[in-house]
Amino acid sequence: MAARQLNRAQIFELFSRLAEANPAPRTELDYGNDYQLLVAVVLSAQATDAGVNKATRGLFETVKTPAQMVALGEEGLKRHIRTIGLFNTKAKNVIALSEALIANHDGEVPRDRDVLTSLPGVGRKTANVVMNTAFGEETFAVDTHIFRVANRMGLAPGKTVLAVEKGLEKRVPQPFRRDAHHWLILHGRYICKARRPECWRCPVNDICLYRDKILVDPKLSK
DNA sequence: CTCCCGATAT
DNA sequence: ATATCAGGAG
Repeated sequence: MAARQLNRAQIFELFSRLAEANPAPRTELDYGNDYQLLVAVVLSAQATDAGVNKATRGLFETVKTPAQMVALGEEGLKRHIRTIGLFNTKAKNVIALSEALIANHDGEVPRDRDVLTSLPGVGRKTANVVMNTAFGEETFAVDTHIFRVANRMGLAPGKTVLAVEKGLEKRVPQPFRRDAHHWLILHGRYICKARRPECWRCPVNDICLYRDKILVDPKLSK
């Protein structure tokens, strides 16, 4: 009873269309250097990119290095990120993470997924984002959107985020591997949404294996 | 598995 | 009112 899966030709066609619609996909988190990217991704857990950007706009004006973050302090940081969910643990983690970068990594963001994962508040998904976006590695950062989209489409079905990541690793072909996770997250955010997927305007709805497609805009029929 | 946790869309 | 948002740690 293996889950239904797309074949190689369908997967290639799927990414060809997503790539055509958005040739140069980019993260929607705002940042000015690798350290700020790392902080922004840690803050983005269970929060919207728009909400994180609103909080980091002021923060990143003065804080561009781990040392500046440590100088700001946990309470100072909280004043900037109070509007983001989970802000207490995030503030604690960002300070501890910044201290670890100074103590063990010369204040630089390490280009190593296992080392990144050892930092406070940095799990596999955050490490994969940094490896891909800061260093150009072909990693697949499986967040809530990609987990949902990969399962719905039959692109990389899996019961855990790690299983989906391994599936993508195995099945996504060149030349799409570098930007695949960006296309999938944007697709999940704006079209293949959790609550009301807008399948009627999805560019790959003829390939997708999702059983509950909504092929007509509900707003057009009332 | 539970907890963390405010803003936003529906 | 409730589900959801670029998850991670205990």
